[in-house]
Amino acid sequence: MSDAPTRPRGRPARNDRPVGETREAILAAALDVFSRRGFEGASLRDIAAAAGLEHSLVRYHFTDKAGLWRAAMTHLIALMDAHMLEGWRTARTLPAVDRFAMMVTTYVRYCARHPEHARIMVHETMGDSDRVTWIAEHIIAPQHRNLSRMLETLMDQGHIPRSPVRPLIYILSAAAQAPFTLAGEVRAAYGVDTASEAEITAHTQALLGLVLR
Amino acid sequence: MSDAPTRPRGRPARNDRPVGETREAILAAALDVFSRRGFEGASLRDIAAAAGLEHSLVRYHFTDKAGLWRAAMTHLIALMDAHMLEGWRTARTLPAVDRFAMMVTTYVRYCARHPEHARIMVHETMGDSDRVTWIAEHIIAPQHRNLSRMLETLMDQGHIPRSPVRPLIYILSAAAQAPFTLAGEVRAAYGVDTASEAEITAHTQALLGLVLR
DNA sequence: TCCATTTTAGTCCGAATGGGCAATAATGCT
DNA sequence: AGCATTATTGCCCATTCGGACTAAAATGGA
Repeated sequence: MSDAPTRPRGRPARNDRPVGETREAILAAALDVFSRRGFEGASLRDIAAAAGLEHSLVRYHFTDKAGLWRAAMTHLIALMDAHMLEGWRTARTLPAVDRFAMMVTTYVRYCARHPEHARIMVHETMGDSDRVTWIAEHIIAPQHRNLSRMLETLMDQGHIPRSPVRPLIYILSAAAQAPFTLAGEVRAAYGVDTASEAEITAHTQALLGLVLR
Repeated sequence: MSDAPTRPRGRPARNDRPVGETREAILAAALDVFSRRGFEGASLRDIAAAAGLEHSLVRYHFTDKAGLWRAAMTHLIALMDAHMLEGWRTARTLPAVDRFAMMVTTYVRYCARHPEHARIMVHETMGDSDRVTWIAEHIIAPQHRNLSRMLETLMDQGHIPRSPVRPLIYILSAAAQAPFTLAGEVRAAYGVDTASEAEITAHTQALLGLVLR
């Protein structure tokens, strides 16, 4: 096995990627592949290939598959915070109902732009892996704290029927995510692209029309 | 329903499982594993082990991994039809609003008892595999046909705000499924078992209270 | 009784997986 | 200029995967 035209071992092709971008590219690819295949189903080689790299490079940057998963989740939280903050800036001065409507609108748009998010939640929320605990603590808890405060206010003001908060939170979040999480189903069943601007506003209208009346 | 003496043919399993049960056991295991790992992530060996068998036996009964998947889906549809039919029998004579409430109640209970269903939808509804097409045709289309008829009636009678039907369908289905699809998340974040009787009725109440008012 | 059929287990294979590791090119510090 | 660090590739490993194939055990029909 000696003779082959042994190509140089080291670091040959440094194509055009600016150095700092590699990590980011891997994280984006990881979110995509993890959301489509789940943790066990996702392969480091697929993720690397999606970013145009060799799989060992993923391990160099993130050590482990588990390490990559945690880094990708942290990245996802940052994306969500950045998106939601923008809506919050214009919403914070509004009266409670309009603030709620604004935040729902913002969240629906986030779901449309990052369907990976809800998909990963469904994937990882089973069994009793450490990943469920991590998600519950770092993503669910803060999110629900905000939402339940808003919902209590809306119930006090009589805009939505009084009801235990936790069921309501899950109803609203799932309703907001649905058409984007299931985008492939909608495409296959109706031939419609739910990520389009028209579909996003139609969905937002339907949801707000149902909840606030 | 096998009575004692007539053992069906074939080599007995090491664990002397009644022969007719093998297929059913594999299908149940397949639904469970497929829902937790997705199609690619699920291994025939895991499914076989969950049913207490060797992986070759799965291939004997269902030929292919794809064949097993289709058989499991057909089985799932039968389970759903059986469950929903029971609700429909008592609901069909009721006035539209109560019929709707009864069907929602029945569906929520189905989601609680078969969380695999919604999880599989999320898993398989991505990419453009043939499985998406199969699901859209065999599960989504008939389901939505029924639901949209009911919703149109409710809108005509002014019980829910007029709105395009498709967004509404996704809002309602996702809302009904959410706490059970995400059961692990709820357990990790709140320490609550959403499959319990109390949680099922609480969720049903919250959903109906939000939609019908 | 003997043989075809049915149902099970066991074995082997090529491909893919997560991980370990050495080689090497680029960069930056002194 | 020299050297440590960083970023990258290629290759190796044991394990597991889907699948193909074979062996065996039990039954029923001839």
